[in-house]
Amino acid sequence: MTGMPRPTIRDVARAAGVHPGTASRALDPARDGRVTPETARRVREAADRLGYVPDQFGRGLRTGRSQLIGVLVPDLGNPVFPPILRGIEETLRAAGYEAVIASTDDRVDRERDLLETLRLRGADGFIIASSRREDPAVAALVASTGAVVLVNRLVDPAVGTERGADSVASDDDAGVAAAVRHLVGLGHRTIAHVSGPEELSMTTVRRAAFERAVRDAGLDPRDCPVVEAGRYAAEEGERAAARLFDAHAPTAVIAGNDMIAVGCYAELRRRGLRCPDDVSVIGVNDMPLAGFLDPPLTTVAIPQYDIGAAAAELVLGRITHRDRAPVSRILPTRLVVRGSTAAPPR
Amino acid sequence: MTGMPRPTIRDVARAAGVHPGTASRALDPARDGRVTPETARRVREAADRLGYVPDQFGRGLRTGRSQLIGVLVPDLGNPVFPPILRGIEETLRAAGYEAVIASTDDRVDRERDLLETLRLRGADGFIIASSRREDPAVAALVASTGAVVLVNRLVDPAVGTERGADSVASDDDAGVAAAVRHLVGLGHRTIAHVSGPEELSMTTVRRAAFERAVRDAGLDPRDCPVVEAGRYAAEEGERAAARLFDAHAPTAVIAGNDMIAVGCYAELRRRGLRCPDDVSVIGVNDMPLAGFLDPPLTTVAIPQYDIGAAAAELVLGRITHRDRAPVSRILPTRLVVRGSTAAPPR
DNA sequence: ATGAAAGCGCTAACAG
DNA sequence: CTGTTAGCGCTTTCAT
Repeated sequence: MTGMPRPTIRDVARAAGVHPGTASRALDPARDGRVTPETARRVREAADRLGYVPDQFGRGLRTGRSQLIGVLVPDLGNPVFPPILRGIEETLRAAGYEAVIASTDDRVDRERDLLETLRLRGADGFIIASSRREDPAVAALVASTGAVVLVNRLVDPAVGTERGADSVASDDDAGVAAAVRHLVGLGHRTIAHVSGPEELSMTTVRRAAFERAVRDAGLDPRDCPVVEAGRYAAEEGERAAARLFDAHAPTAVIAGNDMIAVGCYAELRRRGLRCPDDVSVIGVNDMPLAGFLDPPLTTVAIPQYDIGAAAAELVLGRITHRDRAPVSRILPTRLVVRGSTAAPPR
Repeated sequence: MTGMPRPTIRDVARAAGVHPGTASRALDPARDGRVTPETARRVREAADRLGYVPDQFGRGLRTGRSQLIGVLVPDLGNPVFPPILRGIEETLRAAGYEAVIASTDDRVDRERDLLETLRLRGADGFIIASSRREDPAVAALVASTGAVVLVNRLVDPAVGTERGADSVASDDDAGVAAAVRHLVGLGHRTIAHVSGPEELSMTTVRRAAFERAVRDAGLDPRDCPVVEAGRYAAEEGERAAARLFDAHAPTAVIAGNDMIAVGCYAELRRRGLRCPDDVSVIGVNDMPLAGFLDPPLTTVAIPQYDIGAAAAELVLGRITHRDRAPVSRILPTRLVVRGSTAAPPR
């Protein structure tokens, strides 16, 4: 019932009539010509026939590599991350690697512990999407281990790319600018921003983009306030929106993400304001439910799957090219116009 | 900059003045008395001081165990899963195990491939939340590998507990029954169910619970139709709701989950029907956004984190007690009453 | 109760 | 180009 024991490299070598060492070389994709084509073929054929798959323990013990990539996200419940993880997962698996995913819950100590745990497990690289702006643990990791890819940390002008770490981000700057232009085109002159918590670099990027776009559009910055939500969550978005409307009367709001936008919806309803008739709202993410809200949410779509895939490619690339210069990739965003934006009331 | 190499058991043994074999025994939690208390103390102390953590490759090669648990979910984007994964992750990690999470995308072939991949990686156990009703790959896995926990597969009367597999589920039956009773208490007599796809066991359970509760409440089953959504997603919920209202005029709908409920909201709006004034709606899950919908969604809350934690406990338990009888755990659900339910129009 | 020794499966270094 | 050898770190016999 347990079936045959798994074939080892010895079995393959015996079947191919060569020595185990030779079989190992023949199966190594990086065998430039270190083995006769004929031998390679025989070994390959035997391996296929026996269904040989190298044992990860044996190989790991010998090479020190686990084929495991640690992936840190702040919060699986945030709808940006699942598609990113899918992109990571599939890309890694296609290369014979697996992702070990951990949620940091946005806590620095947890992140540090998790990084340590994964490092001890022998993770060959890390993809870090838990996006604090400053982070000694990450800096140390980059300095020591090497293969680290930062997701959505890239464009933070206050920090810049970590020394030696690759990074991937969406072009939030362009996305937020497009959102502002869309609103200005509709006739809005007073546009507020409900940002996420400022210690996340994502927040900094979006906020800076907002402020720049407002200036570029020739709006008066005093008419375009920014309030900060404590987390990227509907509850906090609602609280921040309440503070916003207590002090100002913007005709449009750009939310830090879709969850915060949902919080804004709730606060508008509470105040008897209608969206988009009284106040337009734009989110960021294009989460699955965005088109099903009432009204359907206009939002900046982020290429989540592609971000994940790119992050995986970068980390794999860095594993093989240890000391290549840091690479940054910025993926395009797209404004999805739905029903939550309209001309301001007159 | 790379720091000292990691201490091995030899280093610990040397520091404690014993043989490596002895050190290994001293550190083994299952050492009933196979080592002198004094020796154990010395070794433990040395290990702590050096920061010794056993190498997973060496141990794995020797013992054949990876301390990795494969976790299969159908779709990370479904908001039930993130909290379940958190529960799994934390419980496993506390026991020195890690979860390797994979999305099956609800495709049987993908599930089979992923199970194979994880098995070859030496996963010590599996938690399977990709909830097809019948599944040869899972059955085979249970037969061969042993440590398998099924999530949300338990109460399916058509299949029953897989031979030898432990299982965890929420008490959807009680939850759906409570939802029906809540509606009946408000005066509804015509209650429809928009179920998920019937090949998932979760669907079967909820549908059967609905039908039973309808009978128990003394309603006429002909007034309580069931229509099936193709996936647990808003789009499909909307389509199914359209079919429902083309053929029937229920005053209340119990949706297969919250996403489907959101789809029902959309279809009601399209028809100019108001919720809850014209039609009441109840979901299942209590996803994070449920309270922020308009109207706030009445829904059956599921103890997601606890489900994950229980699944992890069961799989760990089975790893140590290979041939214990299959265990099933059912966790309580709770009806969260919000604004989407009211008395029917008269 | 501890020491000694062997070996899990693999690949890198060296010899031929 | 291929065979040989050694050893990664650990646990588990076996012997003492």
